[in-house]
Amino acid sequence: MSPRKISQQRRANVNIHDVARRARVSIATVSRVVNRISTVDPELAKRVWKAVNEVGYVPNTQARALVSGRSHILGLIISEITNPFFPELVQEFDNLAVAQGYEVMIGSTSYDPARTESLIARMLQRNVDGVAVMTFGIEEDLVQKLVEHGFPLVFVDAGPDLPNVRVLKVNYGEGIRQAVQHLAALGHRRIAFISGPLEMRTAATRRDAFSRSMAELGLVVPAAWIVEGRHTMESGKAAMEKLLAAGELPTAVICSNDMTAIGVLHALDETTHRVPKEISVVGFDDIHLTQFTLPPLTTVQMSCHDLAAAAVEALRAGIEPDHPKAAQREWPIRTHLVVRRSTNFPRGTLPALGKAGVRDKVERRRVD
Amino acid sequence: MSPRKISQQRRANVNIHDVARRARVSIATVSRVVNRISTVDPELAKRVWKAVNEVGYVPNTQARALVSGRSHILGLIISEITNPFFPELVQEFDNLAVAQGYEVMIGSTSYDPARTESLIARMLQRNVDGVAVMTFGIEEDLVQKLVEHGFPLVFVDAGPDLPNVRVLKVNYGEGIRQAVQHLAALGHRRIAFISGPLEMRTAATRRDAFSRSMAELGLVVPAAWIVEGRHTMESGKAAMEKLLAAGELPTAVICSNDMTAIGVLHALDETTHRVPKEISVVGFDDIHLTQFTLPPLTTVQMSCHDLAAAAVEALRAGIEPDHPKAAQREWPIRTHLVVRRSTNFPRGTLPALGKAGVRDKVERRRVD
DNA sequence: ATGAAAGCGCTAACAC
DNA sequence: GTGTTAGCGCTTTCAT
Repeated sequence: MSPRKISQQRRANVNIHDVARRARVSIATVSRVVNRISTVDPELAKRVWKAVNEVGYVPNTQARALVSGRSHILGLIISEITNPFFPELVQEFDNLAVAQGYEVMIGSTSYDPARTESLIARMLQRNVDGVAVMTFGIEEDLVQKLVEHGFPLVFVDAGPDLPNVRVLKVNYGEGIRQAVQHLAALGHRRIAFISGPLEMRTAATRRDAFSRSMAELGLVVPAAWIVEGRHTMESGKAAMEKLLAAGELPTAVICSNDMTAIGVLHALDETTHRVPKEISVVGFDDIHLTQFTLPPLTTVQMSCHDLAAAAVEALRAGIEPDHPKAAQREWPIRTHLVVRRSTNFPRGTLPALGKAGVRDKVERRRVD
Repeated sequence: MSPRKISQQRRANVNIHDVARRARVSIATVSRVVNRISTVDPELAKRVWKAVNEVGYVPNTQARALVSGRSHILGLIISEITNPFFPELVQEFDNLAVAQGYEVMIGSTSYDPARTESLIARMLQRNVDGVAVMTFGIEEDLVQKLVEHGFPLVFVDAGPDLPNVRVLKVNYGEGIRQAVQHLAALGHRRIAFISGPLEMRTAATRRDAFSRSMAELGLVVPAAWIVEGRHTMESGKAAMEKLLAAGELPTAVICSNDMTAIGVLHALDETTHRVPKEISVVGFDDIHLTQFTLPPLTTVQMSCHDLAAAAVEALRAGIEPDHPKAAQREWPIRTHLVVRRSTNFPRGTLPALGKAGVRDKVERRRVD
């Protein structure tokens, strides 16, 4: 059995000619009807649709792409799908893209330049209409490669200042300010911060937002209370251990992302300090997982839905010649606090509650 | 600016003719060289490769697919990427597929028939070469739809007995037996089981494997200790609460999946029963998340790598005319226990350990 | 071993 | 408004 044979047997699918024959019109008319070009006689159109349904016609995307030069595929580059931040983003992005008539081609850099390069080559080969780069640590040469090929691009936080590059500007400050104010409102004054790797732009921005928010309230943060992590659980654990060893303990810790906060929870679980009774913990990102931790984590939400929606829209703005927002280059994304159970009054300010082991029932609140 | 204009401007990419001209050969020869067809004169081939590199030629996938009838795209249908079971599977599948020259088109059913139908239509439209259905609860009409279209198919656990359908047979019993024996070895005799929704085939199979393994050891399980959950955290929590209310408490609980086990952890966290000191908990699946729970979960691993590798290979066996395993219809998948920290000796059999709050240091062991 | 030429299924220019 | 026709970029006969 030759490959040829197989493909023929499978390709057997009905095509535009079959429909045309059945509806007794030309293939051009079928094409017009299927593409909803309005200059077709309604009578004919009806006949065509009827034929389409009768023979079960499905337009061949490859042929379409070949001739029109547009694949209707959106590239989405992330770090790794197993990084808990991404699944939700991917899901939203996919939903939105599909709803708007695009397919999405997902690719992971896995933090590996070689992989990334081949990924871009593959996207090029499949002729994607545009690509959204949602990895937060953006590698320079990745950007370079992409820009060279000239397709519409979307980046997060920062990107080259080029006509077909759009960037999603996340307002980290907003959510972090809410976190600081939430803690301050509960009575906290001694708040530490565990940052991400500072060479990562977004990590530096988040840390700065923390410092600024604290300063606004006239609260001082000792240098030892701002410790650098790596946005991983292990690094969060290590950072908390450092804090634990540093002498005076803060009453609250804000983390640059949720995985870090989970690490903090683990570090504290190995001590006698209970969360949130004796120490409050706040995360950042609001990944799915935060609902499953013990206790569920208070965190700053960066809405995946907003991020995805902006990415898809910005991409379309770059792809479609007369998109209403074709000229918009910066797309703002908001953040806000979601209060769960890992924050409470500072230790010592809470009336004793009897039975240890029964978690203090702090009301679930939501700040919008 | 017309759409036409845009596409032309982008399509500008070099094509096979450019290479042919440059290498002073026909396009047929270029095609042969690029496709590594061995009947080409080595000299010519060298010239062609040189030209390819010089002009930066990348074959156009759409054209290739159009003429050859094979898209080199593998469809992968999952339930939802936000279900923690799937990201790893997707990643492995993608890695393997790409390494073998395929692209993958991922789609989620989201447990929604309408969505699923449109998903299949999209896969059809994109002309995937085959599809792997990795959702565990398989809906009858999904199967039907897929089978109708005649492309090679892969299912998990069960599928119709058709020539181009292959099924991945997961050996649940193996891992569950290991879990039961692990607990028995620690001294447990009173073990409960929280199942998944029993209309889901895989859930029933897992529960049966539990009953059988217990029977093998001569252990009896009161009816009240086999409770039905829904494979969600909430249902796990509810099931554990039922167990808690049922009078005599088991010393260990095995769950049909990890999310259920996490729910159990949450339920127990609201009581005075500590894990694993007073009650042991075992999950199933070994999702990523189990490393992040408190305590890290002992669980039965269903290797995503094995699952993905088998899926890709089985798909290729169905797609490629003379694949060595073209005839193999059933593909076995093994499972095995991964011991972490949520299991320990039954309560009362452990020497008192002083300081509460400091977790008992059970050695990490791994059973293979 | 190589080239010429016939399509794959479709869109879009052009003619009527 | 509708049909005819020329490709899109490639693979694969078929002839040489």
